[in-house]
Amino acid sequence: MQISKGVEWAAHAAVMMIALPEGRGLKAEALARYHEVPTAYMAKQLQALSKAGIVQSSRGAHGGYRLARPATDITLWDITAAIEGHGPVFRCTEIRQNGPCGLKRKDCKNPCQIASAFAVAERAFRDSLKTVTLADLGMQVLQGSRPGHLSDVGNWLDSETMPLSDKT
Amino acid sequence: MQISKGVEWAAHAAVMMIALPEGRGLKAEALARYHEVPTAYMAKQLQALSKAGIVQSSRGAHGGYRLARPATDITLWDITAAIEGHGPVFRCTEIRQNGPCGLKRKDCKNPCQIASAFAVAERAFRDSLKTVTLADLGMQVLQGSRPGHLSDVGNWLDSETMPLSDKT
DNA sequence: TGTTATTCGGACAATTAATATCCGATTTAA
DNA sequence: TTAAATCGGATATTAATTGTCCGAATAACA
Repeated sequence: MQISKGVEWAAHAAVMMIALPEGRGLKAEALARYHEVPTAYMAKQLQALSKAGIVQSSRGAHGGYRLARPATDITLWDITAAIEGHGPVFRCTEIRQNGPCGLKRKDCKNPCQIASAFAVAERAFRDSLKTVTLADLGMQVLQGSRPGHLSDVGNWLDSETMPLSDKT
Repeated sequence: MQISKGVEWAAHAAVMMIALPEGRGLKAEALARYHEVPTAYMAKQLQALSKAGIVQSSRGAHGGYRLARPATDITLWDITAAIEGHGPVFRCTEIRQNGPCGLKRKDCKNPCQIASAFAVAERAFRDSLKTVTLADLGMQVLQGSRPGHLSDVGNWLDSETMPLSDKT
């Protein structure tokens, strides 16, 4: 039971995109280079975010990604679900219906208590992630832990971003 | 991000062991047959439970497994941790230290906020599972959803169990 | 308006983890 | 003492994750 690295990368990339000025984007290659991760695989995560409506993409020259909605409206659960999927982590295979004392399907309308307990726990997990927005995470960049870090990030962004096309 | 089937099997097996009379055990093969799952793989899960101190094993003829402590003292988290491990689900690879604006290791004593947020969520998940004991799950067997189910289970147990050795 | 450079998007391998299996080590009953 | 029975760890097989590649689409530029 491990969460994909893609979630970590997507989260960091999304935090970076908070700081994008209006009308600018970051291409996948730049985001990958910034974090020193494989370009194509980072691109794959961004595609997932795009499908989920978290970021919007612009193709062609001077294209790139930017957040599709305000950072306060994007939670860590949104990003996790976009990469890992919305499905349950615990998969009940209904083995109570198997074997010599197996229950009939008709008697299994209610989920078994083991599955129910996991469902409750997963809900707690999701609800916790839903309380954390990208805006909250952005604080860690603003509270740069060393002097000059914030300006370094700003300079890097300026050097990597180009005005996007006017087309939405 | 999926929880291993082994957790489901181990949980069902543990619930079954609640009903074992004093001084009796169930062998791995019987537990596997009862749930119609591969014997050797079920055995593997039971070994993990044994290592974790949740069940105790008796080898040799008339051997088998039984719970190592009261059902009220075994939680669903204990079983999950025994199979899946205690480690965190979200693995922070510290990519904030990478790239052109990477932070120095010295400036990263505090965990990054993304990792912190997942740690909080995971704690909520674990705490939820910790509130569910085997005794709670045993209720689903007692409240058998069809008439005669409970006696069927009892008869099966009687037919499969033999007195264990006196040695602990 | 055509051409070209650039970027995203989905299809395709390689690697790692989960699943399933087998055989030896150990213990107990007879 | 013997032999049957059971657990325990080492060993294949399958699925999922991770990583890569090339075509489709778009916008800039001449």
